[in-house]
Amino acid sequence: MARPKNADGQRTRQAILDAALDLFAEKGFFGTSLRDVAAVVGVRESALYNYFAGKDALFDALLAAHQHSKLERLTPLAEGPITDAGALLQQLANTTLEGFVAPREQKLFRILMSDGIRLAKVGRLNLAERMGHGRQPLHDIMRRLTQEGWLRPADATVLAMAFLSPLIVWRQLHAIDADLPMIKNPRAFARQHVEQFLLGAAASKRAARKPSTRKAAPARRAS
Amino acid sequence: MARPKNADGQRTRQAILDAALDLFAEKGFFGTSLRDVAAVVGVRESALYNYFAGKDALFDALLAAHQHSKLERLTPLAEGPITDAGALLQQLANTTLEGFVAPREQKLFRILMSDGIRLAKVGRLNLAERMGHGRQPLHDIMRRLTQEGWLRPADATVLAMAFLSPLIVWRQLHAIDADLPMIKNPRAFARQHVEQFLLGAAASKRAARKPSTRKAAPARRAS
DNA sequence: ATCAATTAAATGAACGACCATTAATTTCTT
DNA sequence: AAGAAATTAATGGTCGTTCATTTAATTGAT
Repeated sequence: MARPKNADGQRTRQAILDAALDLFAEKGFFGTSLRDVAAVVGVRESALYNYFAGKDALFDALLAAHQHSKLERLTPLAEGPITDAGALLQQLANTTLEGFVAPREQKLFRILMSDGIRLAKVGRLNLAERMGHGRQPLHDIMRRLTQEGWLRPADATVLAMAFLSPLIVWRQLHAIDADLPMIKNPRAFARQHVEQFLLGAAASKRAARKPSTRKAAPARRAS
Repeated sequence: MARPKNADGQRTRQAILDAALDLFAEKGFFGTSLRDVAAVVGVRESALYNYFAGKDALFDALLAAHQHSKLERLTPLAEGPITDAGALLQQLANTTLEGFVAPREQKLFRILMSDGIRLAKVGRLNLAERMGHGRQPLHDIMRRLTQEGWLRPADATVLAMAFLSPLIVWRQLHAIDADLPMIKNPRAFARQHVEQFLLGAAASKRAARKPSTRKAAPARRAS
């Protein structure tokens, strides 16, 4: 009764996508019924079928609407000439972490984390490919930094893992418990992480075989 | 018709737990029906209620049966006196990665990853607490290594993140696509990872501010 | 050792509730 | 009037759970 005055259905189509993103993130794909989605939009569930062929298709469309990888957009950072590798990596870490806390990115990450494996065969969702797309640009950056002598010669895969993994784990911790101390300020964590990545953990140049001094080690920055 | 001859029901109780672990890992908690579980055991679904109060209780019992944290069992590694920090960390990384590929550990990890967030309020599942239990011993090890001068003075949290995160991400990659090159041999990855953790990535001691030599940097081990 | 009483274990049927999907119909806009 | 968009209604299916009943093993008294 009394259809409001929608005029263009594209508005409701977007509303459906928004509601689905929220509900899938909160209760999971399988825990969310189309009734729930329709209720948030303010519509009966059968109306959804005017816009999407079914639940799977809705999920697929949700992916299509957010298929921009943050990491890919970071590639241009390493396009020009490199004058300061430390600053470049710092900016890379900052932008990555800040992209991770963007609300939409968080919700989509949560959905892919929980339901991604089971839905791997639905539409355009290919998890391995998706992760590969994210890895490639970082590998290129690491390889270039190594070739130009900024980083010690090491396997680009290992370098990329060492650089990106703490950021990824940070994101997961953020998704589970946003009240952890290290989660509070991304900038501080990013700074310490890049420092650790570049300097390493060994106290002496001999890589922790035998301690030169028993208790000391030059306390340059005990952050 | 003709109840086999089971004698003790503890046998079937374990069979139910095993079937649930397999099915939950494969199709998810919400994607698995008690009918499926019962079918694997070779029993009607109503028989399950002789052993578990319901589906949630079954999941809870599954957790109780696997509540030993691999990481906690690694603590004794750092109990005695430390004669070689590098070797200690190497052993830590090896054992961790090898624990990660144990079949039961993998399945439980998969379940917790996908359904853990939605089931956080069921029984004894407290994700934050569970992750905290895993973190604490590693923090202690890092703090001790720092205090004894093996590692440079840095925040134990950052050190623990730098050391553990690549191992965790490695596990996740393993769960998604076990055919990736770096996934094939855990030992090789663990060795390179510990080397990277200790040495860091900077080519010179000046931490990648300005490259000393344009292309070179002492190529000690270009693995 | 035998046989009835007891108990553990599993069964089959039924329940109420949801779910995704489809079809026929109505309402609103242009 | 035409067509888009939403509605009501119904279909077929699955799920977790409950319950009364049946079957098989164990027990205990004789």
